[in-house]
Amino acid sequence: MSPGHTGVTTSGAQDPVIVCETPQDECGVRDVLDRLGDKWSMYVMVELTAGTLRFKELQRRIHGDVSQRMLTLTLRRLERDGLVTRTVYATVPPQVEYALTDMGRSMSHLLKSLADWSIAHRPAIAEARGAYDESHP
Amino acid sequence: MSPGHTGVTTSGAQDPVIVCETPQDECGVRDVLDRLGDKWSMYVMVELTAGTLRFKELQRRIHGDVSQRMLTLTLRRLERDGLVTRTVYATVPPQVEYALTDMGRSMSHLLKSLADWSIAHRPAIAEARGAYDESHP
DNA sequence: CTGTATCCGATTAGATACTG
DNA sequence: CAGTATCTAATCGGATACAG
Repeated sequence: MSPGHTGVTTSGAQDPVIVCETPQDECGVRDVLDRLGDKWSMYVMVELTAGTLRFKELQRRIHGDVSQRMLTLTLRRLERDGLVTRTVYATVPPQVEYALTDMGRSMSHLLKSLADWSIAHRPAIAEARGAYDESHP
Repeated sequence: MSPGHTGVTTSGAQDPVIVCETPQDECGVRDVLDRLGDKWSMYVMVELTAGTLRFKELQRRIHGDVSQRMLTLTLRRLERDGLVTRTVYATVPPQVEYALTDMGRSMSHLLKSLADWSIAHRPAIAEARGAYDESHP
């Protein structure tokens, strides 16, 4: 606990958990995690943990029918962030392979944990929602 | 590796990483992680790892100036999902405390890891973006 | 196969004003 | 203090058509 803490309330927390140099700064957290805010990045990262995938193959594996447009946009952003590599083979028809970079792999492990957590806790969450909706008419 | 795999491509992956009973089903992944898709839930969860917080205190700790409206909406959704508890004290002025549930805490640990990862890799990502932007005119 | 371009509807979130 | 209500701007994502 921080030394200079005074006026303790019922709160057990005195300092923000995510601390930045300046309050306006996002410390890179927002910067990075906004990528998770979009609808597909997380799925792309997790599916690529299994190995290199072509565009079409990736599209097939992702739940919820990602459109061609959104998959392209998602992959471009991940590539720009240095999380995914894009390799083009000059064949006919064209073949493009996507894979995680080392940095991408280190991140995707965390995302996989979150995906696993979600699957494991789905029943509990569904139950909580039901209870909440009943008690809040 | 799955037994019945045939027609191997250059891909190292044969089966989707996130596997659901039916292709249409989201296995709860989308269901749960859409919560992370919004702009503030992740920050709220991480800040609450430090302990119970009142509405105003939570608002102060969150970077990027979350509006009253958005913080309220975010907290209601997290409460509905069984991740956060809301305790109202009948005082004047009113006092409302928010805290993580056990389930919320188990999730917030994963989110904290992601936040830490983001901070640690911010320089690398910034560099990757710079390089990408230069090579893509 | 792997994209790009355009249009449009849906969702999100910010600003502001007001309340118990 | 801790909300709710309303309005609006911005963003996101889907559908479609077309191209290398």
